[in-house]
Amino acid sequence: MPGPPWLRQRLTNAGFRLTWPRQVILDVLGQNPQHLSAEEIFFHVHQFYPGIGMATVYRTLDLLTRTGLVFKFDFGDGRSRYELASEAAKGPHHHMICTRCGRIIDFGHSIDEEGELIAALGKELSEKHGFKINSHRIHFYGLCQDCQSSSTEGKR
Amino acid sequence: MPGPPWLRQRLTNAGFRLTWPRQVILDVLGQNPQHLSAEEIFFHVHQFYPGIGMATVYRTLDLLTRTGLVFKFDFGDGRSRYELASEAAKGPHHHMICTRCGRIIDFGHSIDEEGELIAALGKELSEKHGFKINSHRIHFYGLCQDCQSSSTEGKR
DNA sequence: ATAATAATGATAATCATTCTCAATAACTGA
DNA sequence: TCAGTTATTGAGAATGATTATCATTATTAT
Repeated sequence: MPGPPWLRQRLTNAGFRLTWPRQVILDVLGQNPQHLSAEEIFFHVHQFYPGIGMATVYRTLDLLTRTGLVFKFDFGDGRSRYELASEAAKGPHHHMICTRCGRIIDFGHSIDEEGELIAALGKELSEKHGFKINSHRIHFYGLCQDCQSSSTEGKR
Repeated sequence: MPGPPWLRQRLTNAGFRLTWPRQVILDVLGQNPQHLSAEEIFFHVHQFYPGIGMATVYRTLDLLTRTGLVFKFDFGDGRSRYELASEAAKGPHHHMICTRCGRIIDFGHSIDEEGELIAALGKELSEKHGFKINSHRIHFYGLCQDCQSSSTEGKR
């Protein structure tokens, strides 16, 4: 059961071949709204397509990221994480990272001020530095509920 | 010439020993407002303290980060970068990362809307998810001036 | 000063990610 | 449909950043 047709089209339109690994990886990403690491993706894909190799996972993820189908995140835990762009684009979505247990929480709610702020900062960036902004991300760091109780901070 | 006294105090107060490597690393960070990588820090420190070892650089950076004296950043280029917290705290400062050449530009200017936005988002996070926010970061992704001219996008 | 022990430096080890290359599978045009 | 071209794959080696190990050294409290 190959993934959504529009996804496949985006690949073929861009001149890439529609291979099994690519379709399965896209499926796995589509069925897992969390931020999966390459290794987690590998394990999921492996169930449907046991022949998969780690290198292919990385190559495909890189391809999908460059094509804009997938977003690549870095939460500072030493591995990259990936999410379907169509999922991430359901609204401006930000991340809260617990600095103690590493838990990551999405929160997609947008607030009026955000549009204005981003617009203002973007304007400044382009005027002062000549940058052309394509996207932005806000990361919040702090303690999740569980980690606030257990008081011994200080490690990742 | 050991670094600023207040920095040293912060270390000893926290129960850590005041060693040469630590002081020199602090100095180097203080004299370089950019975001240095561990390797860059190593080279700088090496000029003043040739005996320095890479492991010590990493250990010290980790210590300083955990102590709150240094901020650790991850711009997605595969290596962590560090900056003195006192420097970074001179104002809310954000980063613009060129997705083509990897250049990073700080821009520390704050805008009225920002305070409100962060406050609003923070409130929501704590109410809905029980998070306690300590800090936040905004990253902008796009193309720097130089990379807008040379049109061939698509690689890092 | 001296003892107690935290911190260091050299090195090996680890971990995620990328590279290499021969084998394979996807598109193309006939 | 089939063969040819070539992108893509999988296995494993290679890389690069970071971390762990451990005997030696330096710092601090006594």
